[in-house]
Amino acid sequence: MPNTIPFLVKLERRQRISEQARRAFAALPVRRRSIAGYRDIVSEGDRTTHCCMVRSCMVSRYKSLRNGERQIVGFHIAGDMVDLQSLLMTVADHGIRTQMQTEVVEFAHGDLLALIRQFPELATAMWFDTLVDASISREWTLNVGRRDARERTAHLLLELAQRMRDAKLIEGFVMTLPVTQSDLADAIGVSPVHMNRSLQWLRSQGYIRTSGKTVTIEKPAEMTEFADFSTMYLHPEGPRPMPVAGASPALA
Amino acid sequence: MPNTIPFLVKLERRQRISEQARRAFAALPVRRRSIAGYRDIVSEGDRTTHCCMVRSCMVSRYKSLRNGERQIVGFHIAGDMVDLQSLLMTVADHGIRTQMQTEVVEFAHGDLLALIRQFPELATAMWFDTLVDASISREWTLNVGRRDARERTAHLLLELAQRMRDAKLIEGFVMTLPVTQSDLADAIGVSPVHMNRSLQWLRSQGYIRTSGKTVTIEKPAEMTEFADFSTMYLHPEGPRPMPVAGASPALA
DNA sequence: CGAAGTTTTGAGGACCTTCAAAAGTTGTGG
DNA sequence: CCACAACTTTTGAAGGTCCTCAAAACTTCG
Repeated sequence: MPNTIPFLVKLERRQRISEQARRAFAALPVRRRSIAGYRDIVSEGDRTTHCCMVRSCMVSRYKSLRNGERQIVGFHIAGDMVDLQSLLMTVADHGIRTQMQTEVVEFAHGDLLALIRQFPELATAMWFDTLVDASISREWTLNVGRRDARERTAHLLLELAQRMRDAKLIEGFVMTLPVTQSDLADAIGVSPVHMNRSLQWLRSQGYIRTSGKTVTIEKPAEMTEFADFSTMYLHPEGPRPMPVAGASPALA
Repeated sequence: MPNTIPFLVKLERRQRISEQARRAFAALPVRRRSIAGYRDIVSEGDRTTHCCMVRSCMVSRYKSLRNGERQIVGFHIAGDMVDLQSLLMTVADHGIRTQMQTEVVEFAHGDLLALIRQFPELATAMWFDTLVDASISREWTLNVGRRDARERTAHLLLELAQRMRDAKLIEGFVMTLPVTQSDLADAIGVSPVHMNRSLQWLRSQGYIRTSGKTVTIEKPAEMTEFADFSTMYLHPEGPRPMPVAGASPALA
């Protein structure tokens, strides 16, 4: 297995990908890079030439205010193609930043565009992937807009655990998050101090245990109930089954 | 012009659409419906068979909490294809609701899927449209997470005015919003009472004037400055220019 | 072992919420 | 065309969540 592409594995967990498409994807030229922590992969306003896949660690998507405050609008874990949207959008509306030293793989836009032109199944698979990102973004808006800090924190931790489990990065409910409490605060829209107090409360309830950057969710069921968390918005059902490639259009 | 499709007009403001694609789109069978106010077009969890284009008025996308609280995660105006994502996503992660009596046009999923299979240019145009929705959603997360109620309110009004202007629904800065202050409160994540006080403050500053459901933005420049509003996230630049259909793939 | 970053604690204050009621607006039927 | 009901907007007051500022305790890493 010379060229396993975690992102392709992710797509294949959702839908069948033809052998040809898989091989064409795996044959694309790539550039491997290792990026230090707290560095922008993409900055707001950038015009990029590549899409970036995370191989290790975690990156955050964020937007900034004039006064320097940041809102993290999403996290990406290993196997995610961050900034897949830059395939179609020439200018970045938000930044993407590493949390710590991160290994990434870059695909040229031109290569990916040619690939999806040749294999519509990959185009819809990628479109679906951006739709899941959009769904997560809506859930974050709900989270930030209508839940209090404790619920938001619990919800965020449950989402990350779920996604890491789906990606086979963890087995149970123990995860290592390469983030500070300030980062978590930026993700749920509270001050670092209040993030700290929210975590203390979750610990006091026995929902979580922390040790360094490792978070253990001790009572997944109770915490899911408390945070009103549901996996529905992650769309585990996958994309709509499509007529197989090469078949005639579904309807005349 | 027997069959002008506002959504198609919207797409064409962003990029060139071939004559064949345009005609195929216009030839699709549609079902016209008129829906009363405050009625769900799509409910959370629904499996739909159609995509819905708004012809008049305005609809809101929303998510609910157990306790009945709602968070509006986006508005759609005339010409928007709401729930375009349902083309690929079989189960709705959020509800879509009319604000008042609304005229809509329905396209069957099967028809649209066949259409985009035949015309990749339409597929990317629609993909881009869902990416703009996603970008708006991120901006809302920032809005709700990091701005205070006055700024949020101003930002929301500026976004709506901008989008209505882009869609040629209004000319200047006078718009009629088929929403109550409670709806606006649900959109920016505050209580109706505080929404009311935010609006009063915006009026007291001379930023806006209201009369019934009509809002006039009196000082667009100052209000844009105040709300830290920028059109960048609406992606006025449009999608990346693609090689013309039928040409060989961009790169070998 | 020291320096830098991160987490924790405390206290006062700002923003926003809730509850409750009054005032204003809209729509409907007599 | 008016009267009434239902809804929406506005006002006031008390209270809670979260913020800011500041400093101490704890970790991590060279």
